[in-house]
Amino acid sequence: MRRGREVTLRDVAELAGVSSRTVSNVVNGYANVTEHTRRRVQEAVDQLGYRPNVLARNLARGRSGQIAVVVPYLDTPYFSELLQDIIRAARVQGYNVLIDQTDGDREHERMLINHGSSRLLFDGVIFSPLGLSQSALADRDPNLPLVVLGERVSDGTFDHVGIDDVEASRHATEHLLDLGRRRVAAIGDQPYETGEAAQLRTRGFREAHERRGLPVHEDLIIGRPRFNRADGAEAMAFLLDRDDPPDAVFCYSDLVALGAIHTLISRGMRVPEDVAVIGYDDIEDGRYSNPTVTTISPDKGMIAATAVERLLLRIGSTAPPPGLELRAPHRLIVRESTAGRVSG
Amino acid sequence: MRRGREVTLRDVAELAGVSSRTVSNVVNGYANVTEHTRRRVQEAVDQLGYRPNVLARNLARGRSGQIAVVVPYLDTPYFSELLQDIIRAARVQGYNVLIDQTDGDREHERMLINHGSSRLLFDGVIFSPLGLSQSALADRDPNLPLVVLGERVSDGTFDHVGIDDVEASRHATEHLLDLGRRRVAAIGDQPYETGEAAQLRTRGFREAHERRGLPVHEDLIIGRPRFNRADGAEAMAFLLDRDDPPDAVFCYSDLVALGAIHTLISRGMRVPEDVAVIGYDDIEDGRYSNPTVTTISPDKGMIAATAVERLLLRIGSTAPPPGLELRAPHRLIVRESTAGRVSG
DNA sequence: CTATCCTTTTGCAGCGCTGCAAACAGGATG
DNA sequence: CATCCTGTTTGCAGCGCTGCAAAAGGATAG
Repeated sequence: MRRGREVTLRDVAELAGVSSRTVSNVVNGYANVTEHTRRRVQEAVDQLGYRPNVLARNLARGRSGQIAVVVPYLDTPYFSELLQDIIRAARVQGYNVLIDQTDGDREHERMLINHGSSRLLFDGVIFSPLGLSQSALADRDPNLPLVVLGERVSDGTFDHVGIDDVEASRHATEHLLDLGRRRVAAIGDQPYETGEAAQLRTRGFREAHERRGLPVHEDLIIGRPRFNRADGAEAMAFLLDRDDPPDAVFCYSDLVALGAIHTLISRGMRVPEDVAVIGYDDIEDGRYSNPTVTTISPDKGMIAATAVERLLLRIGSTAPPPGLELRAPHRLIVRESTAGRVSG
Repeated sequence: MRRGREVTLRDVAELAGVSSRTVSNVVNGYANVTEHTRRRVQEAVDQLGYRPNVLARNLARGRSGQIAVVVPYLDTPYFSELLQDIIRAARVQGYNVLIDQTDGDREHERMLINHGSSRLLFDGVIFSPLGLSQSALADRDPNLPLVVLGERVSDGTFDHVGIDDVEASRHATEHLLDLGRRRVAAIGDQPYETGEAAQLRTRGFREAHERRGLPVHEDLIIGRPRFNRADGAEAMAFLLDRDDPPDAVFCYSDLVALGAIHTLISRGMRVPEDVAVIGYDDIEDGRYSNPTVTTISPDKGMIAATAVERLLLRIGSTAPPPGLELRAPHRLIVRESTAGRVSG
């Protein structure tokens, strides 16, 4: 243990000739300190190179100054892009971010929304669940401030931040229909228990058909347990092996879209000429892939900022505020996978 | 502040009829506790639902139980994939991971390897620097355990974990030469001050030519400040605008390769027929792109495990161990971007 | 039956900070 | 000149845990 007798508040106080409490006040920027005292203390701080011991501070304050962000998979681009924004937003507020990945494990998810195995490691959680079931949410520690992203609409005890999945999916599907495609598939549907968001997207998919007065091809709605490349590639292969393959696909994530495109290309089909593909999330990969991927782009910066803001509000208040349903904006970004190559 | 009078060690002690110190011993699994006592205490723990307060524990122990992992950009797939493995490895050892991104900012990097602005937030740092200069490393806090990944070979005061960049790059280049390519470009060279790893890769590039008795085309070595898609795309465009473009490209990262491929395809060229492309890092994107990307695959799991292991060793020892240079294995993975499509 | 040794348990101090409330100015007011 | 007030500074207790060293048992030996 490298404990070289670090500089403490008391040391500074002694040098500056004031009480340690006053030094604390200066360091924390509290009001009601005369300019004269402040300067004296500041000099002593600089001279000794004092740096507060966060552990002690947090213990005394009764909070850890950290929030946990829980995602299923860290290497999923959507999550890492979002994470980046969350870390920035938290840092501005003086909060550190602890990252946890659940690998989609239900039990792990459940443990984390109950403060993990120890107290005070983090003051609140931003949770992007994969298979978070209703029951897990039900018996969670109600005192742990929680903000949920993406899946699972709020039950009133926590905030939920996301885009309007139904509307976004309707836009995506309408885009395909408006290109003249009539056999549009959907890849990514899930049962309610694990995928509320997926269900909302399927609903948007249906609404688009309704609005255009066109029939939904029920057999082209493909369920998928995860939203990754492998799932997209497999589902696409499954669709192509049918008698009557689709001429367009609405994928519930960009990764699924990239996987689907991979299958299409390797089977010698052209995207978008033979099959148009649209994704969801607007991850960077889709901007450089061949072809580039048309997608629904959620405002990630807004989602991150809103999530952090709401979480800190919860952490700071005695009586928990009501659970809100918060919507970030989204845009449809048209790229080659539906519009074709613009120039040679 | 939601301080609902949490269960403490003392509460458990009272219920179990022992001293709080004994409860602590049981909770921490120390030896020398009779089975009888252990059971009694455990029952009390379960009954009250006691969970240790990590903050208090860490303060008393004088360490935070957290390590910081510092990367330039979190949304770079290579880093997020590596991070995933680091988090797993750390968790096994009871350590939490605090993540920080520097956005490549030198000042930020310097601050972090000096413990940030406060003490005891983390016990050690795993650092994947981008532009970490020699001087920043020189005046760092020598008491903060440090393990560096990728860039910048150890100066003896910290450990460095990585693959053998020279050898790996030689393999990559030899692969291209052995395919019969004779105008091989390299994208990603950097000056020493910011890119020691880049220089090693360039050296490997040269060595490959030497070994095959072929001349290096110096004008085909393209410097790039970063290793992302945009840089790869631009550099490729620059190369194609030349009178005598290359017939193969060794890219210093998979992202660069994906960017380069993007430019090639959008200009109507065929990969690998017209230009073969090889990357570096083996990120997931390259396994599903069109074409899939031949690459150097570093053993990320091994790198992560080694880094965590060495760091914890440093944290745990009074006298800092000597700074080691540690090598993880790597493999050449041949895919479509050099070998062409295998089947229709 | 006492001395010795080892194992198990205990008590206390203290990690370094902040919350709280009291103490202490130094004016303004009557 | 006493009283009240506002703004500033201080002292103390304590956050919940662990390190340390001493105390208490229990077993074994003399």
